[in-house]
Amino acid sequence: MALTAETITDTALDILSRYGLGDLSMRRLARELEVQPSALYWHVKDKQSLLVLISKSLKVEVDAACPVTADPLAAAMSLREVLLKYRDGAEIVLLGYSIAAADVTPQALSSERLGAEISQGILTLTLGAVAVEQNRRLFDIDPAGAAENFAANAAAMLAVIRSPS
Amino acid sequence: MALTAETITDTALDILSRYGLGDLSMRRLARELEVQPSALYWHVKDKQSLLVLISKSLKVEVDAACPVTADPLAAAMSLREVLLKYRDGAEIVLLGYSIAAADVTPQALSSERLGAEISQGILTLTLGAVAVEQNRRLFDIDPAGAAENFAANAAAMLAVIRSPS
DNA sequence: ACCTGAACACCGTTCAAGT
DNA sequence: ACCTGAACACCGTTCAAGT
Repeated sequence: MALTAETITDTALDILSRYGLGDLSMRRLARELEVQPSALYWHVKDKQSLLVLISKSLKVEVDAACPVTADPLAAAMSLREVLLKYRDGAEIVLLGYSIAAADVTPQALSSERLGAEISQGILTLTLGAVAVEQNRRLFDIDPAGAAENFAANAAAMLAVIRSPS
Repeated sequence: MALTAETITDTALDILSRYGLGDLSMRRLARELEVQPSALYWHVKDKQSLLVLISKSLKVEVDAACPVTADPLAAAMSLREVLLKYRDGAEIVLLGYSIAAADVTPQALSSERLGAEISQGILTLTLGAVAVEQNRRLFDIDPAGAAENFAANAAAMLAVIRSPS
């Protein structure tokens, strides 16, 4: 496998879904790719920028499942599903969204569609809720009713759209 | 200063508000307290449990400013303020809330007062929004209108209380 | 252009041993 | 009971040197 930013990201995604963020080190990544750790730094600025690349990749995955015109609540649920696929997805995308919001926000939840305020609201709610949910799974705490709970709260926040103040 | 779980927590809080989570290592903490790193482990199980202690301490701080009967939106704003005081407060409390929700939730936002669903909704929204805001401050990205934005979204979610479905 | 090898400055945690 | 000292198994990142 030719070493590129893409192959590095893909391998990272693989480690992430299998073992989680705790096992995603630059050294571990290098071992998996059978290169020296330092080799990674020719293709990727640092670990943080790799996490942003990962965040962008998850956005693309959500977009593939959600057209621009998708119902915002359905889009938020899709985002949640994708975040859950990658063990610590929410924590990573929280970082990615902080640094490069526009590149990480799913098209169906963009500020162009929902307005900056609600777009940010639904993103931060989703990232916060799923981050907590993923932490709980990690510690074997039962995240009882997580999906329904999240759906209800997201719906409440989105209700403003159909009845603006 | 006698080494106890409390003095360790207080020193951690001090490092946190001055330098942030990146500088809060067990080794750094030990240096500040003028003991060997291993000494900390007699008083505290591990770093994670220290972060939970910190989270509980922030809850107490919010409770001191917000009576049980405080307006939920005002309480959420107070929580935000306290989280902002400690550079990476949101990230830490996100962890603490995941592990020990009841011990970390401010009394004015408890599930007893608001119901489990809304309590969790407002907590995860606050933690997500402030975590993003703190990351942005860290990277010198202007968190434009963060307070008003957050207030509007929190209000939308809390609006369900006065008009339940 | 792309990668290796070695180094630097760190981590969290454990545990025998001291007092 | 409480702490030291040393060790273990890691980190992210840089940089000269190789091809």
